[in-house]
Amino acid sequence: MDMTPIDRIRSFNRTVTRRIGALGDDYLGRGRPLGASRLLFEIGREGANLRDLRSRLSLDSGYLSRLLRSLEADGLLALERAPDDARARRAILTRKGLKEWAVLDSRSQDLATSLLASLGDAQRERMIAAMAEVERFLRASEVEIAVAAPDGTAARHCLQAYFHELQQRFDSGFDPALSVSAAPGELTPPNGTFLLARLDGHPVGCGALKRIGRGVGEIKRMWVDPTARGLGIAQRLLEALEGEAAALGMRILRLDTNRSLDEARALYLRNGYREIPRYNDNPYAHHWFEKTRAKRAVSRPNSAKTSGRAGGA
Amino acid sequence: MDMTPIDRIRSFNRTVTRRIGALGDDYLGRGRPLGASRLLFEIGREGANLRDLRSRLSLDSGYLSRLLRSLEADGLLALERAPDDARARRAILTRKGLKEWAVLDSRSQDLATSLLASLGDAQRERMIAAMAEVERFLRASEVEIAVAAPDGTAARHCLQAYFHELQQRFDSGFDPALSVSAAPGELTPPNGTFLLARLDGHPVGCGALKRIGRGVGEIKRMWVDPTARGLGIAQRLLEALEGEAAALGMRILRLDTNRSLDEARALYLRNGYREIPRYNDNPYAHHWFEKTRAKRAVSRPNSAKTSGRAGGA
DNA sequence: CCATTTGTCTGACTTTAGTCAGATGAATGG
DNA sequence: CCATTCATCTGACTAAAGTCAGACAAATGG
Repeated sequence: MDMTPIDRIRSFNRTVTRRIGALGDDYLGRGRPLGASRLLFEIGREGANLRDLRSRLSLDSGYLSRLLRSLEADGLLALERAPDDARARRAILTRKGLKEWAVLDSRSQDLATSLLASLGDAQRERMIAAMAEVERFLRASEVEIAVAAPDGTAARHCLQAYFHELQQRFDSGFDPALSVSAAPGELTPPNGTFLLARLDGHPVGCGALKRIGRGVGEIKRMWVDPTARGLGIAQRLLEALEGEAAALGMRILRLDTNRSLDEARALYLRNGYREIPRYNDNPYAHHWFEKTRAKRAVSRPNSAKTSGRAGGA
Repeated sequence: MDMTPIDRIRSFNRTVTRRIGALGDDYLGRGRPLGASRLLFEIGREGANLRDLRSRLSLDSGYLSRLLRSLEADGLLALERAPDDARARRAILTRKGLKEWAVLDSRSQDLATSLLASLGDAQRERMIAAMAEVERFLRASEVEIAVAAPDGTAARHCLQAYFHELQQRFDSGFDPALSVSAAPGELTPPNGTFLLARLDGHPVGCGALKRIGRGVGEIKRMWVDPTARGLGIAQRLLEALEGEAAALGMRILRLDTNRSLDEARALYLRNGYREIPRYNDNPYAHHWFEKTRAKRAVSRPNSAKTSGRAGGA
């Protein structure tokens, strides 16, 4: 019974879609087409803007329009202009629609309940814990890392959270002004980069690169939202930063860190960073690390992989 | 972040169907309608009987017939008479069909791979483990317990496995002939019952009840397939047996068990069985238990949550 | 051998789902 | 104010999914 991870996922996939997907589809329904029920459910108690509905359910605008019409004809919802933008519209459930929504909601509860029904307490607990874990990791695999403006809204959000956390964790508190600089200009090419990790569009982590010498970069502002830790996001950010560093011609990467940040230290050590003597005057730093990029050991001409352009497609 | 189990499941449901369901649907596809691809995939390398396909994918026979026709027209499969039953037919993939199947198969691998792609080794391992666990429990909730003929095929399969296991586990080996009798006639109403636990139609456990006196029943043949242990099936069987016992007018339940069967002993103790002196001459027994049904007692109301099989679809 | 049941097919449908090319009116950025 | 862009709606489609009532031949159970 030893399965590869791939097999395991495929099997999981089958079981889950059969057990949940199948039920899930017809616990909705209620006489009206599935699409309409899903839409009704998605609108929710507070109502929703059509634009959001369109993107959340990825519906064609014409199709959405028609579905809404049919629900409207059944007296389940009303469409009104959005308060701020007269082009946009907003769907609100009527009293009848809310009732219908409640039915759908309770059905979805029944589905969940039926999964629990046949398990004992101990089993339930374990299943719930395992589900939470799977969900967490599935979400982790949705995290996207990309270059972003270090002074954008999302970036500022992360940095603020980052500073706030340092303040909490450092024995001495933390004042960005006393720390080593990392102004937006220093974190944009060609001087550096700023990377953001996003989940569902929301920022959940960041990391930056700042040039501090010829071929030497410094890693700064590494932070992951507490709710998203343990998912390997920091690792991915670090790898991405190293990639960016290479692109910016930095062969040596340095960084400093505070003694209270154990996870960070572990991360760097795990990734081949060696502790070195103090290289800056950051008052908050207790450890300094450095890593030199390997000399692309195989720059021999017969590594034709890159230039070869063998068979296409 | 404290969610009730129900919320947890619903959230899991959403995440998984969005992440896997959505991808899953279009990794198939390949130019032909989803239904046809699914069918092709389901037929598999060994081919399949139409009847099985119909039930596995729950398709209307007319619809299935049409889908098969279109795949046949594309030269992907051939239909042949089933060897044993000239009414039945069997779908077999042609060489071209197998090729197409392989493509679908590899796509489904890609899907799995993409879920792993962004995780580190440690995370992967944990996710896979959690998936295995969730899957296990989901399957557990598919187990159905029902009365069955003690001399049916499925029952004989279980009993054989049961005897075989006892033979392995008892220090003394095990010979059914030396043990206390439990002939089919003793395990059918009004003398007793035989319950089977099935998963996907396959037997995975059993338990029986035999009348041994006025208002006194004996629990026998409790067994759960090793691959399905830890899912609470024995617990459910026991509860179901107690229900049957009540229906058969047995107020006292007894049973014996061998010293090597620790899990069994734990199960009975957990369920309110008290150890009593030897009440039979079973040479394989070391412990004897008894439980008297409460007189419609006001046992704590919160024990009512067992296998309620809550609000069905 | 005959009445039934079983497994599959066929034809004639209806519903859902999904797409596309405009039309319309409101914002938006000079 | 004007050209664009945006958000939505409409009409005219097509394709896919699903349903139903027979028809037919093979098996099954007396």
